[in-house]
Amino acid sequence: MELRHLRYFCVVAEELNLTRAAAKLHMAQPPLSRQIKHLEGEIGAELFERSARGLRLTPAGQLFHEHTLQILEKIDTTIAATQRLARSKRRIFGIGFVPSVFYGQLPLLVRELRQKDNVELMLAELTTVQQMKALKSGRIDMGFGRMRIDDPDVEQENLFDEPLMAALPEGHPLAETKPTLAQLAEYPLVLFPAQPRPSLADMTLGLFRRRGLKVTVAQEANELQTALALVASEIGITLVPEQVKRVRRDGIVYVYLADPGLTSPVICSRRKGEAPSPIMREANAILEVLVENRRSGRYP
Amino acid sequence: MELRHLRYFCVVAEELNLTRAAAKLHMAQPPLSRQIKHLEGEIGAELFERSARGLRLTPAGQLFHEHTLQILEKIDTTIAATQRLARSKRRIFGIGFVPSVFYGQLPLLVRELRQKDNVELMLAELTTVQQMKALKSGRIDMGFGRMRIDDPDVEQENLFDEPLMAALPEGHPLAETKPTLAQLAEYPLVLFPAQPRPSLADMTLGLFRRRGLKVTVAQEANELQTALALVASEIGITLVPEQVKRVRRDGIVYVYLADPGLTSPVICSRRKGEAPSPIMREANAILEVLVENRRSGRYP
DNA sequence: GCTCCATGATACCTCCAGGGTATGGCTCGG
DNA sequence: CCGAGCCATACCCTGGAGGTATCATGGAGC
Repeated sequence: MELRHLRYFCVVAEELNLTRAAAKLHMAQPPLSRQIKHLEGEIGAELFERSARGLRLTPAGQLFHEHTLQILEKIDTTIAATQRLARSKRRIFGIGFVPSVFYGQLPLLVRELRQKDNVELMLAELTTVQQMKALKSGRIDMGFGRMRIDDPDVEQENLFDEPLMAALPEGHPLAETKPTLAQLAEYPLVLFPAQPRPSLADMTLGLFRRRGLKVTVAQEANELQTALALVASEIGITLVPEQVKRVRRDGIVYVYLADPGLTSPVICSRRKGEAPSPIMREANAILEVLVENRRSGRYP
Repeated sequence: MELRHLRYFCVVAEELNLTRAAAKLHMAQPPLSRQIKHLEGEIGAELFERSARGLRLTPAGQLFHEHTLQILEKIDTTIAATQRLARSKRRIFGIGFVPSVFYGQLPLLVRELRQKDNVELMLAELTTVQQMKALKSGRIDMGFGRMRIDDPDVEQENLFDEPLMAALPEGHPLAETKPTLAQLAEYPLVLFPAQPRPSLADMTLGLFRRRGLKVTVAQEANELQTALALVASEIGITLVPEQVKRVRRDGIVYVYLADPGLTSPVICSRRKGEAPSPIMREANAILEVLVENRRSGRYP
C-alpha cells in the first residue's frame, strides 16, 4: 500500500463517484478504479458498495475514511514541522515518561522547557524498559519512570518516593479513614493500567500478595480517567500514586494508607558518562527546583 | 511522497547505515540512497548528515523519525481496525462534538454506546459549523455543539442551558464571592479556546463587550488543561461552562456569576427527516436519561 | 603519512506498475 | 425500449523504481 492509495481513496470517499473523483485528481477513471480495487484487495475488505449509480461507503469504508483523513493530516503537519525545525537552529530534546508521572510536575518541566527558544521538545509515552532502548538510540535524552533497571549505559536518579493512595468512591465506608491494605482487600479492585504490563498494576497486586491478602479484580482499565470513572461508579477501588490526587474528580476521594513504606519511586534516567548539553543543563536546573518543591510539599 | 519513502526512512534512521538498511529491506544500496535523497528533496530539508562512516540524524531528521513511526503505526492499526469491522456485522455511529461538551455527560453516552455489540463508535472533534457538513456527508450521525445554526437539512435540539462559571486561582479576591462580569473585567483574562474560532472565546469577549466592559487578554490557550494551568499560575482568569467544574484541579476554584442569563446552550444536531436507525434510537434513549439527570441536577 | 576499506554517491540499464485510451456491461429513468 | 451515466475490463505506453558496476571519500591502522 502506498500513500497514493490513501489520497485517491479520500477523494473517492468524498465524491462517491469514480468519474468525478478521477477528474478532481486530474487522471482518467479506469486507473483510479483499479487503484481502489487494489487497495481493497490489500486490506482484504470491501470499502465501497458499487452500484450502477455511483458508490457507497461500507461501514469498514467509513472507518477507514475517518482514519485516512487523520493520517494524511498528520503527514502534512509532520512535513511542516520538519521544515520549520530545519530552518530554525533548534535542537531536539526528547523526554520519555510513563503515564503515571504525567499527573505531577512533569507538565511544568515541559512548559518551562518549551519557553526556551533553542529547543524543540519531543514527548514520548514509553514504559521504563522501552526508555532504556530509547535513551541509547538517542530517541530520548531523559526518561521518567517508576522502576529501577540495571543497564551499564544508563544512570538512574531517584527523584523522590511517592506515597500510594487509595482512590475510593465518595461515601465509601473507608472514605474518611486511613485504611490498611488488609481493609482495602475486602473490596473489589479496579486494576490499572491494564495495558502495557508490567506496570503499577502488578506492583499493586504484588503488595497485596506479599501480605497474603487475596483480592478480587472487578475490572481492568487502561487509562486513569477510565479507572477513576469506574471507581466513581462504585465498581471498585484502586491504588494510585500521590501525584494523581491532583486530578480531582466528583465522586472520588483519595486517602492515605496506614501501612508504612507503601511508596512508588519516581526515577529519572539519563545516558551515562555523557557531557550534558546546554539543554540538558537547563532541564536539570528546572528539575532540581521541581523536586525540591515536591520534597518540601510546596506545590506551584 | 509515498509510504515507501517513510518505510525506508525508518529503517535507515534506525540502522544509520545505508548498506545495512538496504540489506534489511532486501534491496540494493544505491536505490535506497536515491530514495532517501528524493525524500529529503521533497521535504526540502536535510534529514541526515552524511559522513564516510555512516549517517547521523539531523534534529529535523529526529523529529521526522518520531512522527514517521507514529504514522506507520497508525496505518497498521487502521488497517487492522478496518478488517475487524468488515468481518463483524457492526454499523458505524459517528458523533461530532466541540471540546467543551466533552467534560460533561458525553463520555457517559459514549461509554453506554460502546457496550452495545452492534455498533462501532467513531468520535470526531469538530466545530459546530463543521458538524453541519459532517452530518450531511454521513461522516457523523449526531453532533454536539454550543451554537445554533440554520440549515435546512439539519434539525437542532436544545438539550439544556448551562450556566457559565468563572475559573479563578485559589485565594483570588473574588474566590468566595458570586461576582459580576463588571468585577471580573478588572482582572486579566486567559482566552480559551484560542484555536478554532469562532468559539467560546468569542462568546466570552462578546459578553463583556456588550456590557461596555473592557478586558485585557493576558494569554491565549488552546486546551482546557493549559487554560486551567495558566489560571492556577495566577496569569489570569477565564470563563468556562458549568460542566468544566467537574475537572477539578488544585489551585483552581469555580464560582457562579451574579449576572442573570449568562448561559451557554448544549445543542444536539441530527439529519432532518431521517428515520432513526436502531442505533440512533438507542442513543436517543440514553441521551434522554442523561439530559433528565442533568436538568434535575442528579450527576451519576 | 600512506594504505586499506567501509560507506555513500553516480552512471547507466532493465522492467514493471501506474496511467492512458477504447470499449463493454449494467442499471435506472423516462 | 432506449439512452444516459457509471463502473469494469482489455490493452498499450512510459516513467521511475530497483539492479549492477564503479567512483569518491575520509577515518582507522600501521
